[in-house]
Amino acid sequence: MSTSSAPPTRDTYRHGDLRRALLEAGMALAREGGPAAVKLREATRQAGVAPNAAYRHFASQQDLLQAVRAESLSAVAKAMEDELAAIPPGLSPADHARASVRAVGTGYLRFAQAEPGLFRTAFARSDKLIQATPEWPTAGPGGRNPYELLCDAVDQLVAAGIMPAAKRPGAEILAWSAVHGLAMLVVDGPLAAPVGPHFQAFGQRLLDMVEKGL
Amino acid sequence: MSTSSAPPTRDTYRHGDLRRALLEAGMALAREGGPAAVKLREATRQAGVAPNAAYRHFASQQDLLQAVRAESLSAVAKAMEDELAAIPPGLSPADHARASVRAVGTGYLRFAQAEPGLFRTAFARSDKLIQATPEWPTAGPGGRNPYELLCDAVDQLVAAGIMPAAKRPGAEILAWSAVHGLAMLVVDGPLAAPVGPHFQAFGQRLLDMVEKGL
DNA sequence: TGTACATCAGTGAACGCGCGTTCACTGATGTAC
DNA sequence: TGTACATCAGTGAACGCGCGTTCACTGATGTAC
Repeated sequence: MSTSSAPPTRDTYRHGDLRRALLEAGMALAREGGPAAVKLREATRQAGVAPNAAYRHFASQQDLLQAVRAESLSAVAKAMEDELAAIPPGLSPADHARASVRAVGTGYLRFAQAEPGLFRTAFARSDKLIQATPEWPTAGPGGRNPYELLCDAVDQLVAAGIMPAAKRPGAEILAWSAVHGLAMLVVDGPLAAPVGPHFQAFGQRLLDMVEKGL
Repeated sequence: MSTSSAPPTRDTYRHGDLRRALLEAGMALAREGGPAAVKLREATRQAGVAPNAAYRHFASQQDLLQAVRAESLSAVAKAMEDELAAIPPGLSPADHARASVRAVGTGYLRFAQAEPGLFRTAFARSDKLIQATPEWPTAGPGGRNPYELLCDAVDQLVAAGIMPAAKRPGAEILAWSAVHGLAMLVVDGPLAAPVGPHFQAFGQRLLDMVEKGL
């Protein structure tokens, strides 16, 4: 075998799929150290390529970071979809609606716990313009991004008659806030040590609160 | 006048109170750019002093950052105390308890909006060990830090008979999560543009949800 | 009250580091004739 | 089917930058005699 391991040596001059390799290196960096760890030079190093080779595929370091952010958001959507798919069939519309909101929240929290670096990257302040990322898709396999999945679930509450339509506007913001706050405090903040071990339990209590309070 | 303005020229060899000057420069940097902006060199520049002079007063850049973080937390506590002090006297214990929880939450949100950089610094992940900051006091003028103020308020809910004692343990985590999440999403995240203008209104709705859901 | 001296706050210069980015280039690929 | 050539992915070297930190130093202060 001529191709060996750690810094993946090539035997061809061309890389093959450097764009994907850089993106995957960027994801690995974000996974380890959050958004601040996504460095162009380090990504090229991991891809076994000269630093400036990156500029064939990304306009700048910011551009790579945007791509990593978008892929992280896709992964959040995927985690939500997985929870939604686990809802047992045959529920009443009201129960299904409630279960959907819980599933979206649970997926969010599970992702935050499983992939804290990607989670922080997905929702980090973008130092420059926060784009609605027109070129970088943020949706999961089902074609909807995390925010859309949440809105769909909250919409079901109204459709099922659990939530008065008058309270609907902005309700998703309240639910998102609760779950996001817990995730941030535990994954990336001062509650890591005390609450970390009981993260899932607190998550469920938090979702109870949201359900009752919405 | 020999002492002029912007980079504050001294006419004495000694600075006078460099420690405080560096801390204030650090606060100014955090105010502008959050925790990542707290740089030793930049702080000394603002204080009109050689870069290494900082090491007479802070062991390292991390040490300065800890000090800035602690002072930011004190400021959060102060904002909460201000809201608590505005509670009208003569309320029933139940109403006072509810008003206290709201006041703590409102103070938190107001601070996040008024001082986003300091807010982010106060609750940022500390890259190295998260200390309970034994040497850096995080309390407000009243002597209690933000977390303690929140716990006090939630305790009142139990004392006033609004919250069953069985639900008390960890309840402050749920309340904190909700408020923290909204603050982060709006101040430092993707909801800045859409929700920013209605921040206070959403804050009150969120506190309604917490009150009902707890 | 005046002088000698220890203390220690701030200086000046330098270090090594890793970053993002630009330049002119080289060499493999795939297409046109 | 074979050759000439345009394309463009990746190279090698270098840039300027700002950072945190260390070194041996200088000079004002305040205390001891």
